Amino acid sequence: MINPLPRSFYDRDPNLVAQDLLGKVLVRNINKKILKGVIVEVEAYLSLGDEAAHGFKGKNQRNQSLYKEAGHAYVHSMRHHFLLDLVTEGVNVPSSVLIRAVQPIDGISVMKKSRGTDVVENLANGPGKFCVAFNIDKTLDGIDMTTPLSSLYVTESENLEKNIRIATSKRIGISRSQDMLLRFWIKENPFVSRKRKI
DNA sequence: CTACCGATTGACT
DNA sequence: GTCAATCGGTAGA
Repeated sequence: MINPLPRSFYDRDPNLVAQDLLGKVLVRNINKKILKGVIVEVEAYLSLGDEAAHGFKGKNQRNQSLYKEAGHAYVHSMRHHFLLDLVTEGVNVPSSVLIRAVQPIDGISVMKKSRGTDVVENLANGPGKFCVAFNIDKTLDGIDMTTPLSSLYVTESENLEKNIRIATSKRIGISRSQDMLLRFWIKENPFVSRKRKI
């Protein structure tokens, strides 16, 4: 069944959306191939007081999607990689949740081919790697993730894993607003990205 | 036009 | 732990 999370799920504080996204299933529909992965690591970027957020300095050509209604995708490039954000909190509020890692559960052979590795733990254990594995690029920037026709959306997990434990830390790789504890991951999950500066 | 830099990754000491 | 690769957007001459 195709059942994307509704806009109301995303239309909340990114801090809450980020933690609620852990354990949910991200689905990518490419032609007739379906890729799925459990979201195991995310980071929240706030609309106020967060200098690391791309919307902190206001709207520009690159971050327009951040200002769309909650539930849209914001894809941007970092070096030669793409990163995927899910827009939160209503229209014209530039907050989002960055998908940092997923645990592959469907379409793994396709992901292995895209990533050039057979090690499942390394297919999507980082924001850039995840985008390569799931074939996410700039063409997905600004799409609505709440319609059944979307080629990218998040849905409830089929396995009711309600006992997941959430760990928190500072975000990775940023130079401003470093002290905010806005990185969340599923504790002891082997598919999260490697720890670096924390 | 050039200079600079970042929400990264992979290779290496 | 350190470091370079060499993308795309932005600022400034």
